[in-house]
Amino acid sequence: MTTLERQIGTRLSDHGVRFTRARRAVVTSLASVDGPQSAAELHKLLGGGVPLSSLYRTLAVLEEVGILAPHHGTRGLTRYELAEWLNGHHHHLVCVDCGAVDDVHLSPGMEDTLEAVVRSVTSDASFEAAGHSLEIEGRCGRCS
Amino acid sequence: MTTLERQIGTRLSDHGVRFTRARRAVVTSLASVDGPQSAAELHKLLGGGVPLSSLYRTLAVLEEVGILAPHHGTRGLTRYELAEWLNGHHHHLVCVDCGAVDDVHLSPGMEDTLEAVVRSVTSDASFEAAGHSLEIEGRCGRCS
DNA sequence: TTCCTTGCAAACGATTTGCATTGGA
DNA sequence: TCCAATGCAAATCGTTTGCAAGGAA
Repeated sequence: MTTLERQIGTRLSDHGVRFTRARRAVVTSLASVDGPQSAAELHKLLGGGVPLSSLYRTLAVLEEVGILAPHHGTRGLTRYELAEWLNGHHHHLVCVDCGAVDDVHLSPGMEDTLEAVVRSVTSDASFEAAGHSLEIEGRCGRCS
Repeated sequence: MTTLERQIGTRLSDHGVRFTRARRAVVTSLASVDGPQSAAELHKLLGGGVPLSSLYRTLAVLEEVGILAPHHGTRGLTRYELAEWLNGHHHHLVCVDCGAVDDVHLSPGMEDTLEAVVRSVTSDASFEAAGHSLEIEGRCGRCS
C-alpha cells in the first residue's frame, strides 16, 4: 500500500465509494506513466483486463471525487491524469503530429510569473479564475 | 465585401477552393461572435440553413487551408475560431460551469513574459515548440 | 461545361446506459 | 449481508462518408 493508494483510499471512503480492483488498477497505471491517458489507452495498458464500459465508469467516478482530471485533446479524445493534489501542478506539451501529451513542471519562479500573467488578465474581467493550464504545441522528440 | 472576406477569399483561391455560400456564412458568423463555436452551435447560429454534415465538411476545409483553428473543450466537443492571422493571437477563459469559451488578448508586455516562460520550458527539452495557449479555467460572469 | 460542393442517409468511433450478476465493506 | 460495482449488449452522440444532384468558376 503506497502513500498514493492511501491518499486515494481515504478520499474514496470519504465519498462513500469503494476502492475496487479496477479503480486500483487505473490509478496505479496512471501513476506509472507520463502524461494523461484515454480510456482506450488505459484499456491497452491494463491488458484488456477491464472492459471499456467499466473503464469509462471508473474514470467518471474517479473524476467526480476529484482523483482524476480530464484533458480534452485532438480528435475528440478525453484523456485522464491524476489530479494536481496528487500529481502536482503542471502543464502540457502537446505534439501536433502524433497527439501525445507530456507533462512539464515549471520552476517556482516561472510558475509565479505565469500566475502574475493570469491575475493581470482576470483582475478586471467578470471572470473568477480557479486554475490555469499552459498548453505548448509543437513537435515531440519522436516525431521530429 | 469586407477586408476579412477579401483575405479569406484570396487564401481560398490560392488553395483552389471555392468561396461558397456556406463557407461565407460560417466565417461571417465566427467573426461576429466572441470565442470558438462548435458545429452544433454554428448550426443554430445559422438558423439551420446549413445541414450539419455540410457544416462539418465546411469546417474541415476551412481548417485545412488555415482559415480556422480548432479548440478541443469539455465533453469532447470541437469548437472552431478564426485562425490567429485573422483574429490575432489570444488565449481563452473557460467556464467550468457552462463550458463557454471567451477570448482574451494579452497586453504585449504580458505576452512577452508568457513567451519567455514557454522558451524556458522547451529550451532543454527535445520538443520543438510551435505555439502556445493559456487556458484559464473559472466561473464566467453569467454563472457566478 | 467541369469539377467542386452540397444534401441526404447510412456508417463510424467514442462514450453511455439498462439490467442481471458479482463483490467489497 | 446488502448495496455499490461490474460485464455485456444495445443505445447515444458527435462526426464522417458514399453517392447522386446542384452550383461556382
